[in-house]
Parts: sequence; structure tokens; C-alpha cells
Amino acid sequence: MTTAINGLDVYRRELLKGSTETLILSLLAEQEMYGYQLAKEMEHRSGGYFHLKEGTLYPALHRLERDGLIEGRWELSETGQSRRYYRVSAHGMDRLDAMLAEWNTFADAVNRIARPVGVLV
Amino acid sequence: MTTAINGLDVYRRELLKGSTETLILSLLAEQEMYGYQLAKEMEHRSGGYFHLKEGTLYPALHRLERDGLIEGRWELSETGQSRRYYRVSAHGMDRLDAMLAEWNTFADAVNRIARPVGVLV
DNA sequence: CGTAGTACATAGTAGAGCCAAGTAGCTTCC
DNA sequence: GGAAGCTACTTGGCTCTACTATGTACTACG
Repeated sequence: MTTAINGLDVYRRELLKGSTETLILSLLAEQEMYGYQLAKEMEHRSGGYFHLKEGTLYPALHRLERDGLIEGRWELSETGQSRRYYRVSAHGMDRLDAMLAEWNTFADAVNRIARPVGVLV
Repeated sequence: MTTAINGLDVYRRELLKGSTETLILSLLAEQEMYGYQLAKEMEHRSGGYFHLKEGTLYPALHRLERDGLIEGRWELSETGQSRRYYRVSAHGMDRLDAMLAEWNTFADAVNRIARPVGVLV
């Protein structure tokens, strides 16, 4: 009977939708990084909670770059591996501010409905 | 130049993914309601922030019922309109608890990444 | 009788996360 | 030196969800 577990897995995946780009932008706003590094950092900071898959991470980076929120450049590491470093553009910084504000509003609204005043969980 | 605005709209829509069912379950856990009433209540409680569209609301209710998390019954109102009242099943209550815990963990993880300690917005 | 509000249903679309598979370079170990 | 495994990026196809749009049907108002 894995139904309940799978149900929660789906739930977590769906929660992630819409937040991934904010999370990526937030990390890149602090420091220029390449994709793989970003994934590791995200996983580390969230205590293993967020584990971005390649099929999520790289398409998200491509979207962000396509939309002009981040800018990438190729660099060859000492070991000879190609890495694409990304940094947040000015436009991306503005968007990040808006997204964080939106996240705040959203989280407040959810808590207002899901956790009515007086109900402690 | 409505790009930025549309971008945020999309963002809000994506944020909502995964939370809708938790919100619906939360409201129904407090009180038996029918779909339309639920939508109004949700909008009212969130100060107009959440405005569930029919194409979101009813399929979500059908999913929840299909999965045995809520139970519905038809009732004829005084005005002669058919309404489908829903209440949360025991299974649904358990799931709601799990979803609220998951939401908490998720929100914490997001804040840990998006709002590093020391950064106030 | 047209418009508006209530109340539910659903076909079709878009978008995001994921699985899976592929490419490629480097290191480790037998 | 060959297999295995980690690093690093890419992409095609799948699934799920929110939304748009449309339809049905009843009531009330003017």
C-alpha cells in the first residue's frame, strides 16, 4: 500500500512547481554558479529536502536565460570539463524581488486558510 | 510591456499547484460545503488572493473524491438548485495532517534558501 | 426576454517537474 | 587497460495541474 506515500510525493513535486525558479535565482543572486554546483548547494542548504533532477534543473536554467533573468558563460575547469556559469541580470534581480514578495503573500494566504488563528499544529 | 506582469501571473499559478488540494481539504475539514460555497469562502478568507476558477475547483473536488479523501452527497436547495456537499473522510483527515506537515517543511526549506539568515526583506 | 447570479461539468491547452537516455571528460581500482 | 563511477550538460517524451472556454440549468430582476 504505497498509495499514501506516492500521494505525498506527487504533492511535494507539485509544491515545487513555481518555486524552483525563485530558489535558483536566490542562490545565483548570492554567487555566480554552474548548474551542477547549484544543485548540490540547493540540496545542502535545504538539508537534503530539495534534490533537483537534471530534467528539472537544466531546462529551468534555459528558461531563465531565455527570459533574460540570468546570463551564462562557458568556462573550462582545470580538469578540462566545460561548465556553464550563470549570474543574475539586473532584470533578474528585479524579478527576484517581486517573486520573493509574491512568495510571502502566497505563504501568508495559505497559512490564513490552512492554519486558522488559534490552531497550532 | 506586460511581460513582467504576465511572468508573475504564471508564477502565482504555478505556486498554487500542489496547494489547492490542501486548501480545499482544510476548509472542508472545518465545515461541510458545496463547491461554489467553497470557492467563495476561499476567496473571502484569503482577502481575494485566491480565486479558484471552475476549471480548477471541480476537477480538484473530483480527484479528491476519487481518491477517497472527501465524500460528496447531492442535496436540493430551497431554490431548486442541485448542490453537491462534500465532507472530509477519515482517510482525508490523515492525509490533510500529512500535507500540512509537508507544507511546513517545504515553506521552511524555501525560506532557508530564499531568505538566508540575516537578510530581512 | 435578456441579463446576471448561482451551481456544476468538461474538453482542450500550456507549462513545469521528472524519467530516461545520451554525450563527454576525468579518476579510481582491479 | 578496461570497467565503474563521478562530474557536467542536453533533450525527448510523459504526467499532472491550473486555466480558458463553453455548455447546461435554475432563479430573479427589469
